[in-house]
Amino acid sequence: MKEITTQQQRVLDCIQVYLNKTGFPPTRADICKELGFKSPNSAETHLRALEKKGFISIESGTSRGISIIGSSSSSAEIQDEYPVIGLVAAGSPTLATENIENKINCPNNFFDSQFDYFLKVKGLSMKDAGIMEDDLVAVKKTSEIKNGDIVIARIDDEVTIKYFKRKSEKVIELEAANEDYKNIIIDLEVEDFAIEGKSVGLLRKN
Amino acid sequence: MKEITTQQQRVLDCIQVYLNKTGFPPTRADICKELGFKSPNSAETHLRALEKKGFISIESGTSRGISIIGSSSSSAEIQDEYPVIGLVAAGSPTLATENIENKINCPNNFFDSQFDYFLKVKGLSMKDAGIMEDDLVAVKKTSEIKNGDIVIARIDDEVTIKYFKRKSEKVIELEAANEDYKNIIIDLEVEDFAIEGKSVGLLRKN
DNA sequence: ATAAATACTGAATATATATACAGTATAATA
DNA sequence: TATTATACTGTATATATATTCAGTATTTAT
Repeated sequence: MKEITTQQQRVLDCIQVYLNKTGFPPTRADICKELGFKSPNSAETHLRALEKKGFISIESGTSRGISIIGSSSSSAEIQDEYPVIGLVAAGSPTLATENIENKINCPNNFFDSQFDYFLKVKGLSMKDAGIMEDDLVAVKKTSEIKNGDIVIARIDDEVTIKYFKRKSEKVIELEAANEDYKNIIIDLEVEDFAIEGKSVGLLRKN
Repeated sequence: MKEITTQQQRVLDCIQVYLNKTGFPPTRADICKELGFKSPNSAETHLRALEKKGFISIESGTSRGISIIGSSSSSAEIQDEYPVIGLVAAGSPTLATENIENKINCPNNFFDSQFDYFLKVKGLSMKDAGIMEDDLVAVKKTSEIKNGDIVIARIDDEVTIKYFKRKSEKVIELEAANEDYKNIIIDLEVEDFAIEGKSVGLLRKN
C-alpha cells in the first residue's frame, strides 16, 4: 500500500461517507459535487490513482462500481492480547515476562499492518513526530525498513525510537524529531546495531 | 412491515449477497441474471413491491440506487464499535450517519475513561500536545471539564480541539499547542460557545 | 365475480454514467 | 533536463441502466 495524498484521502473519505449515507457508492459526478470539482475527470483520475495504490477497486464499465478494499464487510475481526513493554534505557525490548508491564486487548487488524507488541515510550526525542512520553507505539517486528520509517533500533545495549535514514551501504542515520536531541550516525562495520522493528501505529491514554 | 413473498425474499437475499460480494447494489439486469429472470421488468416489479413494503428504498433515476432498510449501517449498535467522525470546518461533529467516515472496533474499556466516538483531526493546532493531522482522538461527550483538559469545542459553527482554560466566571481561553496558532478568548455572554466533549485518548495509524 | 396483487416475457427509450480525449499547471523525481 | 505524478477544467460519446408500455397467467382478497 503506497502513500496516499491529501486529495486522494479526501476522495476516499468521500466514498466512505457517501456509502454510509446512501448504501451505494458515488458516481464521478457525485464526488465532484461533494468535493467541489468541476470536471468528472477530476474524480476519475483520483479514482484511478486510488486503484493503482490499492485502496479501492473499480469494476470497469459498471456504474458506481467502486469498492473500498479492506473494508470491514467480510473480514472477521479477531481480538488479541498484546503485551506492553517498557522502553528501558539498557537492553533489548524482549518479550520476556519480566519486561511486560501489562497487556492490552485489541483487534489484530487494529492498525493498517499487523504488529507484535506495544512499546511504552520514554523521553521526548520523537516529540515533533507526535510521539510523547508514555505513548504506546505499536511495533511490528520486521527488518523491511524504508527511509522515513519510525524504527525501534538497538545500538550496543541501548534501545531508541527514531526516524530511519540510510546514508550509504554501511552508514545509517537515526534522526530524532526534536531539535534538542542529536542524530545518531551508525557505521555498520564498527557498531553493534540491530533493528528491533518499526512503528505501525500509536496509542495514547490520557 | 408487511408480509414478504418467497420470490421477494429471494430478490432481497440476492441484493444482500451481491452487496457482500461486490460492495455495491445490483442492477435490474444483475438480479435477472442471478435469479434466472428473462426480463428486467421482473426485477423491477419485485423491487417496487419490496419498496412498497418497506424492505428497501430506491433512489429514483439513479443507477444501483437500492439500499436495504434496517441494514447494519444504522441499526443495532454493537458495544465495541465506535464511529470515526471527520473534524469538519463548520458544523458540530454530530453522530449523524452521513458524518461517519468509518467504524472502529475496540474494547469499551480501551481508554481509561469511556468514550463516544473518534474524531479525525485536521490541522496542526495541537502539534505540541502530540496530536497530528489525521490522528483519531477518542472523544467523551461530557461537560465536566478541568483546566488543562483537551476539549472539543464549538464556537458559533466552527469546531476546534484545544486546551481548556477558565479565566473567570464568564471568560474561557482555548489554548493551541502550536505557537503558529493563536489562542481564542471567549466571552460566554457574547459568543455562542459549547463544549462537545473532551479527549480521553488518541489513536494513530501509520 | 371482480378487482388487486403476484409473477413473469419482451421490446423500447430517455438518461445516467463511465470514460476517452484535449488542454493547463505545478511539484517531485530521475 | 526530461519525465512522471499530481491536480485540475471542459467537451464529447458510447453504453449501462432505470423505467415505461404492452401483454399473459395465476392467485388472493372483497
